Amino acid sequence: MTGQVRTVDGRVAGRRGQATRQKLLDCLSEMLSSSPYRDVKVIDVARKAGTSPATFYQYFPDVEGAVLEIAEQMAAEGAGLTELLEGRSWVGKAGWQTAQELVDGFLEFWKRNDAILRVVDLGAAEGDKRFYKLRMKILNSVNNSLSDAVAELQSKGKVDKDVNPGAIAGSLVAMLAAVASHQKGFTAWGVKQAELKPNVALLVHLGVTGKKPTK
Amino acid sequence: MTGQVRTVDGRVAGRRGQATRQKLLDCLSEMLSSSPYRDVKVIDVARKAGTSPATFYQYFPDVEGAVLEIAEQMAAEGAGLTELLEGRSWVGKAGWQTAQELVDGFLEFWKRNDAILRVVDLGAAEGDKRFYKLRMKILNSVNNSLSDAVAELQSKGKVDKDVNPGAIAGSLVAMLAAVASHQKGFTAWGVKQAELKPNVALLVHLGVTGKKPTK
DNA sequence: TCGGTAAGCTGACGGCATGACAGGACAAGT
DNA sequence: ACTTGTCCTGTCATGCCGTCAGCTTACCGA
Repeated sequence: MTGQVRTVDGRVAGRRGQATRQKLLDCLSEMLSSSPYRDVKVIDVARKAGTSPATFYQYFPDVEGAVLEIAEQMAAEGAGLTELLEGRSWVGKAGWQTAQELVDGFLEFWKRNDAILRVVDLGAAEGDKRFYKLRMKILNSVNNSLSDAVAELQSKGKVDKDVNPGAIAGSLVAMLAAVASHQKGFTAWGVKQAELKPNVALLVHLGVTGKKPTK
Repeated sequence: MTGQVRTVDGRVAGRRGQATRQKLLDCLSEMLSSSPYRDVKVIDVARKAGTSPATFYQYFPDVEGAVLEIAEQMAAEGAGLTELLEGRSWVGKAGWQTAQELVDGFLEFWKRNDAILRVVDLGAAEGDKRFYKLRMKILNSVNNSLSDAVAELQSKGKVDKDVNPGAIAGSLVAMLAAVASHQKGFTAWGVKQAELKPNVALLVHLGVTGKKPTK
């Protein structure tokens, strides 16, 4: 699938080249965590990586391009989120546990990658196709699983006919993402971390099944 | 509350000054709608406003500072969102209508101000206090109203004791904001605008009351 | 061992944005 | 007309951007 890694001017990158390339990505990643996106400069990233700006431009067209690269790497990891839902039940006590574990796993994933996800979210909101395709890629696993779960319950008559599984799943995923990236905002609102999770899980359960969980 | 409008170097702005200041803000606003936040340059804003960069720096410390100003103006307007919930009932058919109108009004508001809200969201996610205080200010009206509604239903025994009204309200508001700013993403996911709203309204209703709406 | 070739890196440069200042234009009152 | 304070801009030093030519390094086949 992934062809060879190439420089901007078309050369194939060897071992050493890939190393510096990766180092630049790592430094950019750190940079994004520590300073606002708008203020991240190529020269700072290069300095941090112990190299020169020119080297940066050899591997990436610009900062945005490098961010896309990082996000791409993360998207692969994000596919692992499917495990949170694969083969899980949404009925009875098991359903409540499924919801809880989904929230837990999702929030953890988001926290671990918050810096890049912030930027991806921004790019997507700004209407950049590359970014919202990436966002889709990251969220697809969870979204599809949720959508399937709703559709299945619907086919069994446990959920109203006029519910749109895709819309519900998408909204719930959007909620999870938003809650994850504004966790600090919640504490400022007087809601503690520990209290937040079960309540979000409750909302997820309600959304998927239409019923309160049996705990 | 708002003292006199002042320039960066402390002078009070007169009529003419306020006009150019406002013009700069308007142009910045437009700029934010048409190009990515990262690429908005002072010089472009100034050119668009038919003035020079130096003038911009007379009224604002930097782009961020000007954005905060715009957001502040919008926050005032955002307080009007309270009307969507003031004195509304969450019981029976009226409850369903309340949910629908809330979703409608909120999405409309967000769409109207999406460019600035995007930036505010980013700033808040990046942990900038000024931005997440502003975000709180904007969302407070809706958040508090929702929180009160849940708390009231709870006191009547219609909602479980272990529900945290603040957490529920915050999560729902976060969902609304996220859905609003990623509406395009939904259509890319095969969910149409028209289908989205009622499903989000359903989630809101479920979240607040714990029950399916009677339509 | 020894070129040859491609990969890898950087110094340097024109171009542009930033942010500061001093001075000129302008409006309003006297 | 003169004064005063507001308002705007030309200009400048600084620093980042993005590119290129050219140097160094690693690999490979003869």
